[in-house]
Amino acid sequence: MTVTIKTDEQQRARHLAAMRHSAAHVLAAAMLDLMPDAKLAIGPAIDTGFYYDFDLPRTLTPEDLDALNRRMRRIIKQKQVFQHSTMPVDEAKSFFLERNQPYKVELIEDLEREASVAEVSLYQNGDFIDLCEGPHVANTGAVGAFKLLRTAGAYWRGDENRQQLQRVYGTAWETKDDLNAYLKFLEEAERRDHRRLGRELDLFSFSEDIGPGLVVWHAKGGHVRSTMEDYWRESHRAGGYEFIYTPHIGKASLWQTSGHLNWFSDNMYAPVEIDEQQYYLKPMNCPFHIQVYKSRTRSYRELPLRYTEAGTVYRYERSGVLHGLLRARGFTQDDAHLFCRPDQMDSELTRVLQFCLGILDTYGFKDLELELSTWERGETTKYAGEAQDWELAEAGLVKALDELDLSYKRMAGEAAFYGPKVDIKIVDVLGRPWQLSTIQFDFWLPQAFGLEYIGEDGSARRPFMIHRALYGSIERFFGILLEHYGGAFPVWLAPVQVVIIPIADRHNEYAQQVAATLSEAGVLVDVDTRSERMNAKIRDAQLQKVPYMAVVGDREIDDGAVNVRLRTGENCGALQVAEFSARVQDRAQSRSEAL
RNA sequence: GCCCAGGUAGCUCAGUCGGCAGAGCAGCGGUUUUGUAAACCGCAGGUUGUGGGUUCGAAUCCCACCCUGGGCUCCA
Repeated sequence: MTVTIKTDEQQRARHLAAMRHSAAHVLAAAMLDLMPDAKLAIGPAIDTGFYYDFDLPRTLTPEDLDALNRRMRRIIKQKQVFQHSTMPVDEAKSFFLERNQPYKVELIEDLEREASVAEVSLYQNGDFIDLCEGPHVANTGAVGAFKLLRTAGAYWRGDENRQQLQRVYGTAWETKDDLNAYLKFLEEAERRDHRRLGRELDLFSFSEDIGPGLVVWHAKGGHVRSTMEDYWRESHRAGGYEFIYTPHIGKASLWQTSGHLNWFSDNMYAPVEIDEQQYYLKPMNCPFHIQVYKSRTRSYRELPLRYTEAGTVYRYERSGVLHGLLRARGFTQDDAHLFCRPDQMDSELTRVLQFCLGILDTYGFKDLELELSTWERGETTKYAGEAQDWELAEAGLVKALDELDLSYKRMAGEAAFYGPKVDIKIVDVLGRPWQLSTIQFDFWLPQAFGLEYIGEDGSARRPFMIHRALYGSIERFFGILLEHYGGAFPVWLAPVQVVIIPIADRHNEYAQQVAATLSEAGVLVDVDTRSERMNAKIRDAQLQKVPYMAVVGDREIDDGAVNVRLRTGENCGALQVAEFSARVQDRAQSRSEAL
């Protein structure tokens, strides 16, 4: 799961970064050419190219991008040499001040203050001089293939209270072929966009009348979801979990105790008042699950307790961050809370981690990134719970990760104040990482709610509590899955598994008979009896990404067969109905990706 | 929330300078009865996101709001 980069690959990566960063300088030079009043902020290389942030006298238009593209090409043609030089800090400050570049002055002042540097590094190409650490390629001619993609808003230093700048994004590659391949990849990503597929495959939608960030599941999407939930239920039952159900709202005092009103209220919907009591829509399930635990005295004998619920939560998200199913305001967590004794912790962690990975594997997610977020030792005031608990929990997580031979990234200081955690992420087709599963210790809630169990010696003890979500959000998981498969769900998830395509009307009756047979066997089947040509029916089934198309005509009726075409385009020829039915059932039951 | 770009039929989009709101696909009706990715003909479909303003006249210009997209910030 970790990538070992060979030395020459590292060198190539460094060269690519230098090239992209050089492209950013060329962009800045072109911008000053176009708008001499432009104030420059920063222009780093990024994963697929580069950007540069500008403070400009007016808004950029698409035509400006074209003009910048042309000017950049001219600069590249001129093969201007990148010259490195240094300048004492004071001189550099007045240099950039004279040139009306306040952001550069601020950067120098920060360097002076934070790194106490005496002189700064500059790079010059043509007339353009920029504060820059480098490295760069030799001259602008070595910048390679690039394209400016879009403009966007960005804050100076990422701080929304500061000046908003205009960011120009570009992509840059060593060769024209690499560039074209990347542009093709972007097109493909657009085709696989879950929002687009959601509409085309009639899976879900959003309604202006309902509100932004609130998902409406259509029949087909609902079918996929319920299949996912069936699998969730089945696996959790086998995994020793117990199913609970809790309400959608709870009293203000509950959220006061849990601490959510203190540290999560920005993300909570405003309260509703009922009988002079304030109730909040739940942004998390934990306080409710805790109530189940607390409903009676617990004995050490009944631990571990594993409660799970597909609980729909609502969180206020700022309007600009909503993104289809991947970032919604209402979503369903497949939440579980594990309550265990200290001596059970290690085995519980290994068990829950293994459980998560097994299920993700079924969905075809093989490439995962694991992150272990830990506390900062000694900074005890920033964290709830006892130092020894933190150490124990971290050791338990490490042990579980090691036992399963998993590689992970250690994120020191990234833990929440209430406990360390392991997050499992996948990277989507656009290269964006999304968090799926999370396994989090919580030292705060058991303390806040005074959770206890009676130990062997009759004294009250505090249980460990672990939050665990596997899909994370069912909506998000579904969205990622949709993009992952490009809408072509494996048989077990497909909302329609088979479309029967009668060639002419006289074959409709036989088609219906076959459909009834398949349907009785539990296969999800449609018959396309429209008065269309077979080719049109195949095309439509193909576009709907139905796994199997079963063509029936005179020959098939004579043989009691169906002529099977897969959505891959492969033609399987005539199969006996029973044979075909068995094949579909086998693929569905094994949850295989094969057709 | 902020910056920018958008919102025209179910979908994708056109609509010039302010002068009768259009096309393709989907839908519906008919004709056709088809052998592995789009048959043909016809019909219907609109509060031009919503509300206000300017104007003889607004899809088009102005204002406010709603929603969507690209980012920033934040997160499952």
